[in-house]
Parts: sequence; C-alpha cells; structure tokens
Amino acid sequence: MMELTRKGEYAIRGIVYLAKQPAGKVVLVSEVAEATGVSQTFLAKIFQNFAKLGLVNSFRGTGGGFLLGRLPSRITLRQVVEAVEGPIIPNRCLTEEGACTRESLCMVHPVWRKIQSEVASILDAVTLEDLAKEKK
Amino acid sequence: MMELTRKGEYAIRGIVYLAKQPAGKVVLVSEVAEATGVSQTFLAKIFQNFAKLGLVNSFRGTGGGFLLGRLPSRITLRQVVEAVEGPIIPNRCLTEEGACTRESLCMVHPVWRKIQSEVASILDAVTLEDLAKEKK
DNA sequence: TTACTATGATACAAAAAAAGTGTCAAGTAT
DNA sequence: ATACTTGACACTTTTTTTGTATCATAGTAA
Repeated sequence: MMELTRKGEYAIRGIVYLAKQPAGKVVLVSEVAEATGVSQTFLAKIFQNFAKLGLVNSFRGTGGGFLLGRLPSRITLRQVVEAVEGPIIPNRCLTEEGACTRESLCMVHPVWRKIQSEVASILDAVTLEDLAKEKK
Repeated sequence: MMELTRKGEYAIRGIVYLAKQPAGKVVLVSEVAEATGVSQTFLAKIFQNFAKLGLVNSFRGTGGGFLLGRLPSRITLRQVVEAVEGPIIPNRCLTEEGACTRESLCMVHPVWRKIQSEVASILDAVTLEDLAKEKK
C-alpha cells in the first residue's frame, strides 16, 4: 500500500533535474534521461504529461527540449505526483460518490478521507525549489 | 497512488464483520464471505493471514470457524491493513537503507518518511471497536 | 525546398502484481 | 468412519505497470 510507482519516481527525478538548471535553459529529454538514469522513451511520455498540464514548456525541432513551465517555487510535489499518477485516492470509494453502500465500509470511509487530505497537504507543502536545493 | 487494494478492502470488511459478532461467537468463512460479498476462497486466504498474526483465532472441523483474536478495541486498522498489504511504504527507498544514492531523490526522502508516519498514526488511532459501531 | 532535429500521439509488447481457483492435507465433532 | 472446516500451496486469469516502436507534427537551418 501507498507505494509511489516507478513512473512517479522518474517523474520527480526528471522534473527536479529541470528545476536545477539555470532559469530559461532548455534541455533535451535525452540529457535528462541519461542524467537521471531513466529510459528516454519512458521519460519522454512523462514529460509530455507535464507539458499538457503546463508544468513544463516544450519546444520542438533543433534546439528544442523542455524547461519548467513556471518558477520552481510555484510547482508543488503534489502537482508532479498527480500529473503522472492521477489524484491521490487511498480508497476506491472516494472516487465515485454514493458508490459506497456497505455499512462497515462507510465507517472506514472518513479515515481514508483524512489520510487523503493529510497526504495532499504534505505534498502541497513541498515545492521544486525545495527539492532542487543541494543536500548539505 | 495510495490505493488500498481490493484485498485490503475485503480484509477490513471481513474482520469488521467478525467484530460485530457477539463476543465468543465462532463464524464460518462462508458466512462472512456471503455477508460481505467477497469470494469465499479469497477471503479464506485473507483470514489465514489474520490467523497467523493472531488477529483472529481459528478452529477446524465441524463447528469450526473464526473469531477475533483479541478485543476489538485492541485491534487497530493499521494492523488489519498491514496484515494483508504489508508495511506502509510510500516509496521503495524506505525499504532498504542506503539504497537511495541519488541527490534529487534524497531531498524527497524525508517527505515520504513524513507521509509514512502520518498515515501510520492515523490508522493506529482507529480500532475495530470504532469500526464495528453502527452508523447513525 | 530539403534535410535534420526534437517533441506529440498512439498503438503495441513484455513484465510484474493483483485477484481469484483448485487440490489435498490436517484437525475436530458426531 | 464420515462429514465438516481451516491450512498450505500450487496454479490460472486478469489487471496494472513498465517499457518500446512507429509515425505524425512542428521547428530550425542550409
């Protein structure tokens, strides 16, 4: 339970690499892939996800590549994770309203809701600016 | 991310059903399975997990079945979930110490650790006694 | 225009995990 | 003995994850 998938891990590695670049620097997926040790084609798909959501901007053709879509301080870890893994949902019941008819399950329901909001707020509190800092 | 599997859901339904029984009452898996709408063979495996950990006691043969291994107030939701899903680990890095060599990842590390402990404490705070209460 | 480069979209394939079944052994009651 | 019920374990099916391949699209440069 609660595991971040490899995709989510790669997504973080990749976008943190972008966040570490000088502002305005455009980098290739191939470079990011090599630097982070992730398959290039897989990472490319992840970055396309980011691009659709505006987390990164992309440019095609010679000299093309990716850069952050906004300031690192304006991109949260939650946005990154949800971009590739979908919304934080600890239990299927939270997905569809009214789908949970079982008494026993409904007592559990508020617990999952609490977990959901706790985790969301923890991830909301961390930005790419934080993550891009070198460890001392 | 963060989804409880069906197995975890079944586990909760099943053991909550046990918690709702009169103290000392032994019930068959088949009964629990039918009442909770879970495949009997699948639920049986889940209950065997519980039995190994002492969350439930089991009796074989005619008149056999399952009952809670201790008071509902002494069984936490965390114990139930971990019994079938394994320990709460939001990121693979937390599994093996020293497996995380990547700078970018290591900045993320403490965040997952925080999530882990938050979720654990939320689940620790809920017991089967709470869950067995009828909803008003 | 033509060639080259890099992302975008989408379909496909392989691997891993989850979900579920089946068989037989072991213990218990009548 | 016989019927009943859990225990252990191997096996199958389904779903999800992970990754690859192909071609389209757009931009750059000669």
